[in-house]
Amino acid sequence: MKKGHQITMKEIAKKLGVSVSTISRALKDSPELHPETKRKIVEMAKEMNYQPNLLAQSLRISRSKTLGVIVPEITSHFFASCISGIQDTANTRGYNVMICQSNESLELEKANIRTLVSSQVDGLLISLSRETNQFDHLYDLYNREINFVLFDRVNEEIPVSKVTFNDVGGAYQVVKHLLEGENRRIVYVSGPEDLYISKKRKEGYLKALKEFGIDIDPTLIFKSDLTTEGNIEVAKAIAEMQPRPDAVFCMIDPVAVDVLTQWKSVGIKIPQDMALAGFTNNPTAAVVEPPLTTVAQPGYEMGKLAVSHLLDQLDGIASDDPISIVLETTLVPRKSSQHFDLKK
Amino acid sequence: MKKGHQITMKEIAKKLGVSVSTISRALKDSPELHPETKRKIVEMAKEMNYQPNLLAQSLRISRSKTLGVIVPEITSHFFASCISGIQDTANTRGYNVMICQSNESLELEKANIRTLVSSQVDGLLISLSRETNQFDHLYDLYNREINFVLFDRVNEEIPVSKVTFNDVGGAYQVVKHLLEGENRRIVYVSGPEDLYISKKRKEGYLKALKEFGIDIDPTLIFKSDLTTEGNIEVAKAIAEMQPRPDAVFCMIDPVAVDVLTQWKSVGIKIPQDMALAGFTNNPTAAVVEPPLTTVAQPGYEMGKLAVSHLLDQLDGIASDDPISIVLETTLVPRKSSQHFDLKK
DNA sequence: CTGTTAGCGCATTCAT
DNA sequence: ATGAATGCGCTAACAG
Repeated sequence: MKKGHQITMKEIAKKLGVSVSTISRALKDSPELHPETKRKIVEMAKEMNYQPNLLAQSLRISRSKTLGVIVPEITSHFFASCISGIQDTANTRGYNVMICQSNESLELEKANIRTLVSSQVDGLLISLSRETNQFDHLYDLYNREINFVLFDRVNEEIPVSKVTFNDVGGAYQVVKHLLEGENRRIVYVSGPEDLYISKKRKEGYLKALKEFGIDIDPTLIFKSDLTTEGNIEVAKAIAEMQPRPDAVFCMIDPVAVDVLTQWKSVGIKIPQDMALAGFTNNPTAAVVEPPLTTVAQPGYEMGKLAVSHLLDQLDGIASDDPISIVLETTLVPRKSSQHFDLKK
Repeated sequence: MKKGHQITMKEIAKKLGVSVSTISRALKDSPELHPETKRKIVEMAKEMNYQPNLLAQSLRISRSKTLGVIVPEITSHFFASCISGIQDTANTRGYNVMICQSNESLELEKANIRTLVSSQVDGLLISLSRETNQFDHLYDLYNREINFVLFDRVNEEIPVSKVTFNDVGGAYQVVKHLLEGENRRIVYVSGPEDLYISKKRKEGYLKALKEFGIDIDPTLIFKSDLTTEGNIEVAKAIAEMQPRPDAVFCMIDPVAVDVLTQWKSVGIKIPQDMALAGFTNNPTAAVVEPPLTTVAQPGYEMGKLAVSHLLDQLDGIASDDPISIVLETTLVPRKSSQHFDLKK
């Protein structure tokens, strides 16, 4: 184990024969200091390659200039984009970021919160796990007056700021698109019921159907546990329906991709046999064959906005009153939804 | 701005009428303490929801139990997998992780190192940016005796531990696979010359050709700047070759995907017209049409190994002498390379 | 068994 | 304009 010794103010002070407080003042450019002393100190600090000890600094001023981020999983492209946006923005505003993943587990989510709080982060950005159907840990943060902002996977009850997409609108957009393509019997493949986005997208689906005067058919609503196996089961079940639906709208792209793959393997052709659409616009959506119609969610933007608002609160620029930021999504029409179009 | 006040040992001490050190001892289960006192303290701590201040603790013991990670970009699935492996392993061993992305910029890489060192991380895990062709900042770490391990994008000269893939072997595997498929004129699309993996994969390519007694044809070696535009240019250039090569091996999957997309748009069929292969086994590789032959690199494993070794060094389990861990890759043959197979 | 003391590195108040 | 003293929250050596 190496030493890894770091230069401290004390050492500079000794070398220059001045007191530590003088060093401190010089390094933060205090005005009440002789310019010459200041110059010498700054020079020496650079020469000795002095780097301030952020831990000590944080302890002293009771602010760590560090934020905590919790996402369900880093390997998801969407969340990685969010993190990227958070990271970039936080850094330019002088903050560091500690990232954790909950691996979709409530227990890990709680544990992550504990360590981040122990690490004295100044605030938290949280996207809830799929398992999170109980929110004591968040109310606890709230009661302890720890700043946090929820994004994407939020809970509606908790009185904190949230950044979400217009999930209802996005689902509405894509289902409307399918309806305009003259599809009538449209399946919705949902996820677990507790999942915020699953509920919201269903709302959008229902809204579009209603607007087109189509009766809700509960047999057209499927539920996947979002594992590949679960998705494949749903794909099989849909394929066996008599008659087959015109189109299938999946809650998220990975589901649609799994469905597509399963159908390909049994000779079902998209979009000739059925139209298909997803949600999120993952990189895979663009490259599958046929390219998948989906709804784009700007993750980088979401991260940026979420962290900006949190920092505004921390810096006293924004009030602590919770606000709700809703980002619009964009329909990305691709070949997979040209079911009836092709028949013409 | 909220207060976010945290309970300290002092407050517990006052409440219980004992000294702070007694609290400290009780909370770390010191044996030399009256069981009853200990019980009372632990109980009270729980009741008051005490969370230790990790900053203070770190400052005191001069170890932060935090690691720094620098990757070129989080949104890359491969690096996200590495991070995931690092995160999981570090957490189970009681360490936190601070993640930074260099955005493929040398300057940001340096800045990241500075802040992480200032944050008193106990060690660093670094994957170099594409721009990094100069290594003073790493030698500086070395000279300051700060523990770090390089992974994937490494520099060979620096005397620190490294975790890499057998890039030569992986490229050899895939080119051999192409050769066994009777392809003879095989193109290699490389990246920037400074890039470690670009060089290594070229070595494997050349090795396979040599083994099959095929003369090196420099006109078959292309170079892309790895942007989509660059990749498309290369795709066009290859398409215009007379006669066309039998197969194309791209340094990384995204290049292969871009090439494939470009070719599709001009009616070139894969694998009928040419075989195509990539490297990394990104999620996209499996879902493009045709599925892309590639070489799988277990990123999660790499992260796990890199961090395990670093922690072993920090904990004194492993010596500080640099070692080199080389992970084997796995050929993933898919349809895109069945060029001559199909002709049979 | 437990309290007192000292100090990690830094910023700030109070002196001078 | 600068130094000395204090304390952020915690641990550990020393002293009983």
